[in-house]
Amino acid sequence: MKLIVDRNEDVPTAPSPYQASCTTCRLSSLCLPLALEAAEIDVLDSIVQRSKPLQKGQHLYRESEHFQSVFAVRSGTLKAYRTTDNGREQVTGFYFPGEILGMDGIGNNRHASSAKALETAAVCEIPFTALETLSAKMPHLQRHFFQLMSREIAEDQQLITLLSKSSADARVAALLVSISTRNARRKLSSIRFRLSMSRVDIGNYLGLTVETVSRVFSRMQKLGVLRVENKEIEILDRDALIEMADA
Amino acid sequence: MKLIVDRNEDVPTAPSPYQASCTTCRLSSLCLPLALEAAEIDVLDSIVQRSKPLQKGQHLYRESEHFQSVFAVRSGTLKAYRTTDNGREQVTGFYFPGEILGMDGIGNNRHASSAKALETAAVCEIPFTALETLSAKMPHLQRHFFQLMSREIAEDQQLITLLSKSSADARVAALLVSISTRNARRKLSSIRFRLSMSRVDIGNYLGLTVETVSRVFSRMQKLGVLRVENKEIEILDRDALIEMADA
DNA sequence: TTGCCTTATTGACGCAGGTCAACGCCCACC
DNA sequence: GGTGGGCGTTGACCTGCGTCAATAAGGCAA
Repeated sequence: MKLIVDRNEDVPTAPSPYQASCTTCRLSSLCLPLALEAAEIDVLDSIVQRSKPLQKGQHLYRESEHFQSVFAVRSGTLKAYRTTDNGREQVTGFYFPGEILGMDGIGNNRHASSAKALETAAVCEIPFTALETLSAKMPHLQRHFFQLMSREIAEDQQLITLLSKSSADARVAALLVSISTRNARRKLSSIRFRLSMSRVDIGNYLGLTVETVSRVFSRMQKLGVLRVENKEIEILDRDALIEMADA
Repeated sequence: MKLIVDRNEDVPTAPSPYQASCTTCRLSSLCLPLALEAAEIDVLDSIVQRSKPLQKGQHLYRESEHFQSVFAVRSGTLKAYRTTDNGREQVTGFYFPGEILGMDGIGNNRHASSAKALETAAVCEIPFTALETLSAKMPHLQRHFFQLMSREIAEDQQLITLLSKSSADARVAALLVSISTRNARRKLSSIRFRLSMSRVDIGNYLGLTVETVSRVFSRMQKLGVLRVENKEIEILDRDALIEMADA
């Protein structure tokens, strides 16, 4: 069993200590090990590679690079983005601890997007060939991975729906609700949190300009739905926010 | 080996005769059998169910119904769509012969979208549990299905990029290029084809109103890029169209 | 602390595309 | 062969968000 525990003093503020194994990882209930037996988790654990954390701004992988692994976020946040033919950048997703990214690269063995750390972030690398071999032997794992990919599709479709017709208010509201819900899954506060991404990234993800995002925040604050202080967000009226998200 | 060959004279204009098996299906090079050995295809074939064609407007499955199978299009076209909380309909994709739909239902055992035939359409039903069992035994199949799902993710991300910032012209151009390319894969004309979907569906898919879609078609016709005659499309300047698609 | 640079906010203005309305066309069905 | 209803097109007008610009507020290095 590989146990690469590589403490790196460049990163004194790493939010959580290195996890030595999936078994002891507090995210195991959200991540790949979900639905696996204890013995199975140990096997999965044996293929997972843990390396030193990414610094803010550092890339995990880049678009069109050879695809080799998918990654599970252990701490921090990453954004995935692709570059259009005319050079524009499009953020396609934000990834929080316990979430898997890189699955869009399986299709033709190259990453379909780039992934960059929005803050210091630690990830587990899961070599895909090994995962495939293991999946064939462990039905639960195969099933779970199919499910993870399927959910990524369903979530992308939700974003498509959002981008297709919704107002600026609805888009921002939907993102905040999404982050709030995902925080809750991780037993963090669903009403107070820090946005790890910039307004530019938010706007880019939602198909809006920075200015519009900023205006929406101001408006929501004026309405008493949010309290915004730089990157700190407090949701004052979650129901109103959910209401706005599908309007 | 199941050979449900159920010729149905309600559908005299079915574009292709029933295919008795994956082995003889002319779409096998695009569909699931891709990358399988002859013997493996026979096994896959044994779980595939072929039923009578769907009539125009008929549903293949509906959102939130119990998920049981994915489907391969054999002839005709289908659209997938979801209904938002406030009742709006959002088209999330069009599916042509050789393409697989329904994968968004794997995630939580219910279909995340509905699928409806845009014209008379025949599909192959692939029960997912059987596909899983088979995948565990046939690495090629497992790999291929992972790839198909991954590509669906990558395509959705492309749509996200399109919806996020592109102009109405770019959106329509991109759809036409996509249809053209997919026709070419099926050895059909990439420059002359019939749109099986209505202007409403196109607009809905692209996040535009019918009026805008119509105006874009007129504009492109005026520019000599297209010839539009109702649902018949002729691409006169493919390069210009590609150019417009990422502007 | 100071200074610089990046990020965020706010205002004024313009435009792409939405909305509303009128009309033509196609074709399915008596 | 008429006629009704969906679908598509076109025009006139309106509005939400983008664009441009100016300013403020952090954050970080030295």
